[in-house]
Parts: sequence; structure tokens; C-alpha cells
Amino acid sequence: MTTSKKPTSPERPSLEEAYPTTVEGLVLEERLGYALRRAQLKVFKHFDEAMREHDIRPAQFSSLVVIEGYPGVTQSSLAQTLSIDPPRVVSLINSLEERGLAMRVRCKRDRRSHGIFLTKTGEALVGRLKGLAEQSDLEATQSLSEIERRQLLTLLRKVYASEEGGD
Amino acid sequence: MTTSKKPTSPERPSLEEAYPTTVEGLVLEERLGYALRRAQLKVFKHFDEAMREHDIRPAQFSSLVVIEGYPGVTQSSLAQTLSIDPPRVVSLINSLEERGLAMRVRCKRDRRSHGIFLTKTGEALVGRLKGLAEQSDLEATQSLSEIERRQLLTLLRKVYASEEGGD
DNA sequence: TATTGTTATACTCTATAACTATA
DNA sequence: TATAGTTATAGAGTATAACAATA
Repeated sequence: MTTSKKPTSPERPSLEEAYPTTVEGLVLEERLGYALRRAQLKVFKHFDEAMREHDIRPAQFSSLVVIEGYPGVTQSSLAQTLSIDPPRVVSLINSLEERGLAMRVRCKRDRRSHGIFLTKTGEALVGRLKGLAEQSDLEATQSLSEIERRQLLTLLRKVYASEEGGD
Repeated sequence: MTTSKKPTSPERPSLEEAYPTTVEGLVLEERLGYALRRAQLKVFKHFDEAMREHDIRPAQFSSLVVIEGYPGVTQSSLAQTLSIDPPRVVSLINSLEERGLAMRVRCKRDRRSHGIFLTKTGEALVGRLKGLAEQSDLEATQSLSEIERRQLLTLLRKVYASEEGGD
């Protein structure tokens, strides 16, 4: 319970000479957070490669897919859906708008909010991107069978979907 | 194959008025990268809370655990093990050394390299932290049964353990 | 007064290049 | 020359506070 932050003077280990060690097995591999981060790094690396030709970042892709599914979605709703902060949505939509992929349309009923829509260009691109993303996922998880891949997706959803108050 | 980057002038959607939409189901949820990121965010949030009292970041925790398992590990080996870059290891070890948790010992055989060891303080702390981390993982995945949790860990390891050249 | 979107800011994480000291 | 560690730096991603326009 008490904060053990007070550093004692470091005790020198008994041996005088450091010896290089080869790290193989790892207690760390029992930790879920570690496994999640490593797996995510791998999958995202593949994703980056797949999207490089179109210069699309993960958050941009996610935004495009949500806007496609919910044309006219507001920025605040998008922020909530992707669980990112409103300021991030601003630069995100700016980048999509500058590239002619999406556009803001002022809402007449409530002139504070903007609806976001895909342009024709954006619609064409997101269709292609979804195919690339799916292919990238498959390549990144070649070591899994189709059944295992579905199991993994189900388990991950079960983890993040369960809200317990804070989120 | 061709890069469809040339943005055409954005076509205004047919409707004049944007309407707020409620986002519920999501095609995005079929994407592995998205599910991984969301699950990781949740697990890491719990981890942060569990470690706040000791002011320990995920990378610091991982380093402590590896050093505990492999006393005298070199910084380059640690970088490789955690798949982070050497410059990151420097500031990481600096922070641990400043807090009296770990220390560099110059290797006599090859005076370029340092072996890293835990201090007595570091050893005591990492023992406590491992317990907190395990408890945090359990809390973050309350929606999973014990069997499902093991399944998830196995699947994740299978994903990131398979090297295919690039990593 | 509350809400949508925005600006400004800062802090962490990450990646790269260039330097040093040793080999 | 090659390697281990270091320094400096810059780019993402993320989080917060403060502000403008509108309700």
C-alpha cells in the first residue's frame, strides 16, 4: 500500500563482471498485455505496408469505414465510436478533406454540428482499402487456421466490448 | 495496382442537410487490427491503474522482468528481446538506474557493453509488480473464463511468434 | 448554461542519423 | 572496419485546457 519510491543506495551485485546472456524463454510471455502489444505491432506492420501505396494511416482507415457505414455521422459521434478525443477527429477529418476523400456538411437543424460524408473518390477508395486490409490481416496471421482466426476475433471483442463503468 | 491518389474535386452528396446518426454495429469490428488495438487499450488502461502507485510504465515493467530473468543481460540484447530500438533502452535503463532499481555493470571482457542487474530494491519491487500485473490482467479480462484467457494468450503468441523474414 | 467544434499545448512513444569508445 | 552504447532530433499518437459559435 505504501509508495516504495524512496530509492535506497543501489547494492552492487556480487559478481564483478557482466556476462552477456542469450534471452530465449520469457516469463513475460505469460502476460496478456505484452502478448497483445506484440501481436498488434505485427498486425499493424502488415497494415502499414498494405496501405503505404495509398498513404493511409490506421485511424484514417477506421474513420473512412465508419463514415461509409454511417453517412452524415457527426464528429463527436465519430470520436465516441473510435474512442478517440474530439481534437484528434479535427485533424483526422482535415486530412481526409484535403485529399478529397470526405467532406463536412453543416447540419441545418443544429448549426453547431457537421455531418461527414464520403466523396465519390472516398467511396471508391474505401472499397479498395477494405479488400487490402482484409488481405493484410490474413497475411499477418498466416500461422492461424481460419477457425483460430475467428476464435481470436471473438475473444478480443469479448475483452474490449465489456464495459465496466470507466470507458 | 495504380495509385489512385489524384483527388477529383469533391462531389457534394445529394442531400443538403446532414443528419446525426447513432453508430451501433460496425463493419470495423471484423478487422483484427481494430480488435487488437481496442483490447490492448483496455488491458493497458488497467495496467496503468495498477502501476500508478509505483509510477511504472509498461516498458519499464517489461525491462525489469527480463533483467530479473536474465541478470547481466546487455542493452542490445534487451532491445532485441523487447523489439525496441537501442536509443529507447538507454533512457529506459537511465530511469531505472536513477530510481535505484537497476544498474549497469561494465563488462570486463568487452568494455563496450554493459550488463544490467537489478538492485535489491529492484528485485523486491519486481516481485510485487508481477503480482499486481497478473491481477490487473485478470480484472481487465473478467468477461473471459480461465480457459478462454489461456486460449487468447496461446493465439496471440502464435501470431507474434511466427517470424516471416521481416521482423 | 451546455454542447460542437476548434486551437494550442504538452507529453509519451517511436524511429533515424550521427557521434564515442572500444574492439 | 565493425559493434555497443549514446546523443540529438523529429514525427506520430494521445490527452488536456481554453476558446468560438451555436443552442
